[in-house]
Amino acid sequence: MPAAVEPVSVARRSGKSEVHILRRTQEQRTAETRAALFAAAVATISRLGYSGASNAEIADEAGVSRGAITHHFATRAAFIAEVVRWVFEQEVAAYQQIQRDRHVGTRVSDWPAISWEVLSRPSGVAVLEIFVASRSDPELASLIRPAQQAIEEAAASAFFDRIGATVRDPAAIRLVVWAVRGMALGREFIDDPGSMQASVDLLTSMFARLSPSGNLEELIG
Amino acid sequence: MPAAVEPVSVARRSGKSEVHILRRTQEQRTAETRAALFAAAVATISRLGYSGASNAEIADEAGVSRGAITHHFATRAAFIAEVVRWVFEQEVAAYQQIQRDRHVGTRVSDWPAISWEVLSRPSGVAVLEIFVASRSDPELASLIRPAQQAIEEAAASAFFDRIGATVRDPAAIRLVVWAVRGMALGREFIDDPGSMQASVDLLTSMFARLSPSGNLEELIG
DNA sequence: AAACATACTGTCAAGCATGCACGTAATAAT
DNA sequence: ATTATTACGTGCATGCTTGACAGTATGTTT
Repeated sequence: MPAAVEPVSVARRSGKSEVHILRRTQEQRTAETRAALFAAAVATISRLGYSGASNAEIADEAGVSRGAITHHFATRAAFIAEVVRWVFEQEVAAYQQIQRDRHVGTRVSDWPAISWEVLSRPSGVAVLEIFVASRSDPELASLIRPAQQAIEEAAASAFFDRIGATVRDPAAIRLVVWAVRGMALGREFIDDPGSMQASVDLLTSMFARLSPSGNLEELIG
Repeated sequence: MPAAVEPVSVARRSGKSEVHILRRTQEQRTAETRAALFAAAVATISRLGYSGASNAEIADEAGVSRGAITHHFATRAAFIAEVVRWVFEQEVAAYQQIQRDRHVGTRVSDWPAISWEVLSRPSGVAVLEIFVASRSDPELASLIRPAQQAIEEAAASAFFDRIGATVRDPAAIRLVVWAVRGMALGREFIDDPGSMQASVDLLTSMFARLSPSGNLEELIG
C-alpha cells in the first residue's frame, strides 16, 4: 500500500526519486531517538513512578514504538542503566555549569544549595527511584553499580577541587548528597512540597555558620 | 481423609474427642498470623526490594499461604498500608523507649542519632521503599497518606515536647528525618555501608556545636 | 539504481502477580 | 454433639510486561 501515512518524515515525489523533507543521517536518527528515549524515561518515571514506567509507557512518551527500545538496548536493565548514566552526565555538567555561571562552589556552605538544585530535579528523583528498584533486579544492580561509583567520584572531585580541600574526607560530601536526596524524595510525600526548601536552607546556614571561611577542615574539625 | 497431616497444630485422640496441643483463640490466631505477615513483609522487602516482595514471597517467609493474606486484607494495597502503620507504631515506641532508657532526647543534638537508630533499621528502609512504590499505585498512595501525616506529627511531638521547644518549626525536624532517611537509603548503595555512620556523626556534631545548650532556637537562629 | 545495512513497527508467546471461588481445618456457639 | 463461624489452603482466570521475531521504512554504499 503506497498510500500509507508517514507520520514523521513526510515524503514528496520530485521526478522519479523521493526526497524526504526531514533527512537525517543514521547517526542523527540514532542519537535523537536515544535522547528522546532517555528524556521520556525520566519524564515517565517522574510522572508514574518506576514500576509504572513500563517500556510501553516510555515509548509512548517518546513517540516511538516499543520496538525502538528493543532495537537500541539489549534488555530493559541495559536501557535503564543507560538512562542512569545519561542523567549522571547531565548532573555533572549541571554542577560545573552552576559553579561557573554563578561563581559559587568555592565554599563548603555552597554545597547544599548546589546539590539541591541538581538532585531535586525530576531526573535526580527518577535516578533515586531506579536505585531503589535495582534492589529487586540483580541484573540492573550490577549494571548501575559502576556508574554509581563513577558519579560519586566525579561529584567528590567537582566539590573538593573547587574549594581546594587538603583532606578529602568523604563523610561531608556523603552527608550532603544523601541528605539532599532524602529531602528531594521526601518532598514528594509531604503536603506542601515547597516547604522542604526551608530545611535545605537550614542545612545551608548550618554549613555557613560552622565554616565561615568556607574550607572543609573548619566544618569537620 | 482423617489421616491427613496437620503441620501446625498436632492433634491427639483422647477418648472420643480431639484435643489440640496448640489451642489458640481465634483472636490469637488472627493476631499472631497478622504479626507474622507484617514482620515477613518487612523482612522480604528488605531482602528482595519492594517489587521483589510479592505476596507469595511474603507468605512463604511468614510460613502461611497466600490465602491467609487474602483473608486478612481486602487487597494488596490495604495489606501494605497496614504494614506501614505497623512499622510506624513500632517506630514511635522505639523513639520513646530510646529516650527513656538512655535518658537522651532533651537536646536537639540528640535527634540525628536517635532518628538514625530508628529509621536506618530494615523496617525503616522498607517503609521508604513502600513510599517510593506508592508513586505508581494510587490506591496505595491514598491509603498511606494519612498514616504519613500521623507519623510526622507524632515524631514532631516526641521531639519538640522532649526538648521543651517554644517554637515548633518543622524545618529542623524535616531536615533530620529526611536527611537520615536519605542516608539510610544511601547506605544500601555504597561499597562500605558502615562508613555512612561517619556522615551521621558529622550531622550530630554540627547540631551539637551550633546548639551547645540543646535548645532549638539556638540552632535555627 | 540496485543492493545492503540500519532503524523502526507490529504481533506473538511465556512468565508472573493479583484477585476470586471454592474446599478444608480450627474455633465458637447452641 | 451439632452446627455455625472464622481462619486458612489451593487452583483458576485475567491482566500486564518483557523478550523474540518477522516485516517495513529509511539511509548508505557502490
